[in-house]
Amino acid sequence: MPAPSSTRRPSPRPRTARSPRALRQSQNRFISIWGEMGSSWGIPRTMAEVHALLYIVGEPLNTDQIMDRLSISRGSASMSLKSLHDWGLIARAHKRGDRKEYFRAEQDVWQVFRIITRERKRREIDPVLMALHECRDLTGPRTTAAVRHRSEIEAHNLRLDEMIEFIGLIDSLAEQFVSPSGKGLRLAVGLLGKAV
Amino acid sequence: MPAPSSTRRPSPRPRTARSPRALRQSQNRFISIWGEMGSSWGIPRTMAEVHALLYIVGEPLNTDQIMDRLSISRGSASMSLKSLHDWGLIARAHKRGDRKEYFRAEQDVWQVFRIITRERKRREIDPVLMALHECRDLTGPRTTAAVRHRSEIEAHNLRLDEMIEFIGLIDSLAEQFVSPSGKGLRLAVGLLGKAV
DNA sequence: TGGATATTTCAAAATTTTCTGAAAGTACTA
DNA sequence: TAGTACTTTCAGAAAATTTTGAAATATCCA
Repeated sequence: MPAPSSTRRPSPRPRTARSPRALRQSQNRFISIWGEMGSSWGIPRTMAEVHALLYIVGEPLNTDQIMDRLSISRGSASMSLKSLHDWGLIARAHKRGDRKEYFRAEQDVWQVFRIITRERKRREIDPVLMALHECRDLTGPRTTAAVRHRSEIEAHNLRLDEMIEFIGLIDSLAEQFVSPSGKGLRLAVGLLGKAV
Repeated sequence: MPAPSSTRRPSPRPRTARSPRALRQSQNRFISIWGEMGSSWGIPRTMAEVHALLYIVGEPLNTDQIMDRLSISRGSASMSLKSLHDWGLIARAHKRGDRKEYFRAEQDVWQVFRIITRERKRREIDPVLMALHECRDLTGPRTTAAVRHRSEIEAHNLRLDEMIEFIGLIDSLAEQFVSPSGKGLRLAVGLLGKAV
């Protein structure tokens, strides 16, 4: 018989299975660290914590287990899970004879960071690059500036061009890393390692 | 005679010198883009905008000019300038016969990103790495786990170790980039370019 | 040193972001 | 098709972050 469904359970005895104390502590610590890191990265703390929990526990959990373990509301859990699923960091899973939905985190660390990079590139780098190009076009080669402003505008364009070039570089690095093989960054890393 | 000092000036006619319309528009656009980008990066929008203004204008400005151009308060300008100075992204400058302090932005784009990387590494990566090591120690080799938990803990440790390894890698990449010559990333970039 | 200008600080206000929880929605089962 | 279990949504509440602006502080010059 399932526990009475409610929005926030009183958690009479939350843990699913007894784990050694040290393991539990280490998991909790990891969850805090990851939550902290996420929020300095612009990812909501709770979303990062849900991800951390699923990653570090290694096996699928359902929404109630997540709510209990992290002391968060059902709405918050649902929204975080949705975002994580949209990103591709977690997958749905099911258990026989249990109608609840379970969630399992991607376990390959490289893949995890590839996904995060893909998402951040898409949301943060690409739009900036596009906007910078539009911005650059405002003072494009066909400028009608009076002669006395010519060099001022040229200096401005130079500054913009350098910025665009650099961010373009970062963008293509990210693209390399994100691409299926992900060969690019591995290669770079190997070489850099030797260069140290 | 200087304008009457006040906390927020009514800006009777703010601009210092007339610039062609397109230049001004392009500057404004750049400032918005950079502010947006900064805030998706965890850098206060206003701080990023002040930096963008100083970078794109290319010459030193004083606090009043910055306040007027960005429509921000004196306190906000002062705090942003302090942070930017702490980071090393701007330097103080002075003009003959003017008691006001002027600020000039670093103009080398690579150096700008090196500074930003250094700061973010220091504030975001290094503490995470240290915390992860502490976390890992909680279930270190000398674990007293009962036999039936042994493999559970080993799996946990594996997950932590992979995460630590990856973040350590990012950390050393950042270190390479930040280091005086900054040779590392340039090299990597060159090689990646060929690898595409 | 005194008076003026310039800068910094910080408590409170404004804004932005995130979370809650009850209601609405969906899907399964009998 | 009705009833139950489960999930999602979203308006409002709460929390976190950022900005303001006036007072305090520092600096300059005669």
